[in-house]
Amino acid sequence: MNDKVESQYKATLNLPDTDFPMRGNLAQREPEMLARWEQIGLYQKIREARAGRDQFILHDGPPYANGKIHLGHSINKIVKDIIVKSQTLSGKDSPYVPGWDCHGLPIELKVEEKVGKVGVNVSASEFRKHCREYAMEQVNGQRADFKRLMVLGDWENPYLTMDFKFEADIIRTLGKIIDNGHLHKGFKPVNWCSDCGSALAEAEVEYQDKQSIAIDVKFAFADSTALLQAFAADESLAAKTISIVIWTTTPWTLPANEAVSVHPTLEYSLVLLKEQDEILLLAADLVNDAMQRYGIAADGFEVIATAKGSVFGQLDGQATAPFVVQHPFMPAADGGAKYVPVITGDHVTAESGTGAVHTAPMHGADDFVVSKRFDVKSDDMLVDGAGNFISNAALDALELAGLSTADKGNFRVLGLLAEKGALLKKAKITHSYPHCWRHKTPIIFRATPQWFISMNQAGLLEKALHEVNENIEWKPSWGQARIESMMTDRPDWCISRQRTWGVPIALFVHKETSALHPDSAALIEKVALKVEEKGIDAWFELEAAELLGADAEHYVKVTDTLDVWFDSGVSHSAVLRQRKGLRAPADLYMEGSDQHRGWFQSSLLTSVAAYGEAPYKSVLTHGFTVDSNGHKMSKSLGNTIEPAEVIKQYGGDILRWWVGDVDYTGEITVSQDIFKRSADSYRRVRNTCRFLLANINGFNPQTDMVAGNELLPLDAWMVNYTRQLQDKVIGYYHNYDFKGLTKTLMNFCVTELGGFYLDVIKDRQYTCKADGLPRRSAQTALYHVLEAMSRWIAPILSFTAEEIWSCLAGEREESVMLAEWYNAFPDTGASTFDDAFWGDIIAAKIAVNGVLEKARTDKIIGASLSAEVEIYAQPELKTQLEKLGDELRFVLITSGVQVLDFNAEAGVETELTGLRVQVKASAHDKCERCWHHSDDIGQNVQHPTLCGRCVENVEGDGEVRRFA
RNA sequence: AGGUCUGUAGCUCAGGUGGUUAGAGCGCACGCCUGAUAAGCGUGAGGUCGGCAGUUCAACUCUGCCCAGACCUACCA
Repeated sequence: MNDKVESQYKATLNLPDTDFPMRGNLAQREPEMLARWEQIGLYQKIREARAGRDQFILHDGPPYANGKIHLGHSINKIVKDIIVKSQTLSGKDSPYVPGWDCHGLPIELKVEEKVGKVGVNVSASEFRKHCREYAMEQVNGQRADFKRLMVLGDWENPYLTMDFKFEADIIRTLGKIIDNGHLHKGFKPVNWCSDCGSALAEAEVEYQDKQSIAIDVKFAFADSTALLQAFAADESLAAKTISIVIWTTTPWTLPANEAVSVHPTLEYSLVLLKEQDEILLLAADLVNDAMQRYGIAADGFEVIATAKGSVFGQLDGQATAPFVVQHPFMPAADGGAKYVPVITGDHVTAESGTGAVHTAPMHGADDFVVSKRFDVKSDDMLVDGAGNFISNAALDALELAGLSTADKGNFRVLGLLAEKGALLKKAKITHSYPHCWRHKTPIIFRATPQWFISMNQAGLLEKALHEVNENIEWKPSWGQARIESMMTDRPDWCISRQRTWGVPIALFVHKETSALHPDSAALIEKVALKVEEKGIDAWFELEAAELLGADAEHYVKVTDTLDVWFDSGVSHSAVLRQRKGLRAPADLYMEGSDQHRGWFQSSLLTSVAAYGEAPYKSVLTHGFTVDSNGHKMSKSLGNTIEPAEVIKQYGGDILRWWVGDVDYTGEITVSQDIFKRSADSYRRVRNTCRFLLANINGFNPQTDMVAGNELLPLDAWMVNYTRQLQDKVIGYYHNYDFKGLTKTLMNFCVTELGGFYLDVIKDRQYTCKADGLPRRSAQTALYHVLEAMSRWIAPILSFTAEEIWSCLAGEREESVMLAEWYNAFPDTGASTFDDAFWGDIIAAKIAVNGVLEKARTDKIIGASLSAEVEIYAQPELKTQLEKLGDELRFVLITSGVQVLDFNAEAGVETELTGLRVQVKASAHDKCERCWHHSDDIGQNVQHPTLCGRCVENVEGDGEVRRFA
């Protein structure tokens, strides 16, 4: 056993050799690759190379330009990049123009922290300038992080929703939507600060305890008889007054009352008050509480009937209310008694109060929505911007006009109720109430005029749903039902915001009639031209007279801004329809599943509204990251992992492999351990490629390539296997099923290559003559595998693919990203050594391995080459095994093989029926060079330690191999 | 609370139209090799298929309920 001394024959072997390092050192070397890509202008070169080809347009949904990127962003960009790169490999012209969403409240809040409030510390125009600068900084930061993910795109020319041209196109698209009749003006209740005199965003509202006056108020039914019938109660009670009782903490909203709401599935009772001789209607479950509150003893009342709230109407669709009640003090428009309907809504609960809710559509979001459905009047605003009751005939008469809702107005309402005998109870309560974060004063809900894109007035919703169901492919398929249900019950889209950092709703409306200026279409284009030149400030600085001339005195300039969803939503218009090389509709939009309510919808609605068609042909969604316990990742939980962290520790290709390895359409689990697993898998793929490269070192495809029909059958099998696998690979990419690909690739590396083919050909690679046919045949196969595989991994392991590419001999594009799928697989011709044959051989090898392992455990053998096997096979299998002749031993990696007739007594059983195997340690010496044990060692006096074939390989013409 | 989605070995995933001992790779354990060596080969141990009921001769696969989690129901994006 003096093997420890290195054999003098080692130098005669063709051992693997390559500069391709075992370890990627990705964190350091990927940036170098990126620099090279940038230096050679790779993205532009791809565009040039694919110019004129079929296009595949993946349109980027713009991330919001605020904050550091997180793993969700990484998944989003990497999935997109894998799609674009694989499409490019399929020969498509697939440009990728990244974008950013730049306007909106979150940026305003950040800028406020720095420079203070608009109108207080800075002017609006100064504030916008800061917003623009801030957004640009954010874009630059995120851009650098996105590029580091090895994502290829037009990073130097992204689209920003704050580009002047984009801002102008937003306005133009709004113009188109107006032309097509989808815009309407309406009201909507918003958080309103009387001190600011303006609307507040949710983020500007904070909750504090407030003391309010809670009251129970009676509304008397107009038709007692009908009500009693509906409740199946004794109609003889019809002479008594029946009142529905509401409970509210905002008495000042009562003048604006237009309805009373109940819940259709709650039980309501009619309660006879004996002493008062009247009947109250309230939720059955709250009767006792209420009676106690009103100070009525248990024997002072009696429940006379009970019915479900549904007697007042159902919840589905447009509805009418069968019953009306009289407003306690407000007169109708004609001065007579005012009646309001009792309606039904989901927002009603039986947790407190009376189960009947005072409904003032001008002062509550729920109230507004439910009123719309029942066609209840909802456009009569009685409170001005300062929080005081306006002056009109009714309010003047009630002595409410001019009073503040915060104090005097509130008290006057209480007085009115008491005068009319409608006040059942009055009490002070303390509750959590929204306050203005600046003034620290209670805010009110107040409906203000707003601009809406109507879902119905010009058939927008119907057309959009048609697109959803007929013309768009949703992946996963449940996306269709999801967006459909979200759209079906959506209200009109309120597109106006009372903000500073946003694109203006560039309209002029008539001072008296509120009508749009008749030349709006032309005016909008004029404004757009100005905005294109100077940005959105052009509108805010514009004097109406400049465009309207003398007409200006009759019109006011709208200063509302657009919902930022409108901005990003019209990217199909501002980007796809504007940029050279892009087009609408896009082939694909790909975002998180939250965008079914967001960008997918805003894009669809604006595109249908403006152009009558969907902006995309298909929509793909990804899920969200969760930690190993399935919980969402958040800073406060401390379970986040930064992409930068992963890249620093493992590298971009590991992060990309991880994205490629998981089911990104569902919840995506993230943990350190998972990235470690990804790194393990990556190393296996990397090392397989390294071994392939190391074995074709010096192989020149021009001169050394073996023709298909001359390949050894085993090598031909490998080539054909690879060719067939490529069809699967392309199929996986086509279906965006990257995990199918990574699993398949991994199995290929581990099972077919590592566990079989590469293991088997090592002997031939190392010991045969370097330039002989047997070795060149195998190298040819390896070369084809590498040509194919480097492309397969390119969309995912972009750095590694490029690295392999640069190690491969032969004429080739300067980057694998410019290449198309490998199509130079040789035709190996028909043969009896087909896939089925090799399937049998592999099954036999696995069976033999089992017996070898047993022998190894029993210390009979160590390395498999120290063994010889006798194989007892039933006829069919025996025929197959014999086809390989003596070369079967190379496939089994043993020093000797005898194939014999099946004999149930001989050898030991294997997992293959019809195959028994006897293993023994070879009695022969071990060849110093090839390590096979052989009986012909020492026959050559020059080489006393070599076997015959090694002598032939060292000194002669080289051994002949016919099969493997 | 509602709508949608997810839950198969420690991890990542396969498991048409229900049908024999539920699979793969990784990881792990053990062994081999030392001519892929911070590699490679082989063998093996791991699962009441989230839980409970039901339909059925038969359910991971169908139905219902429950549990856990995610996304959406914001003048946030």
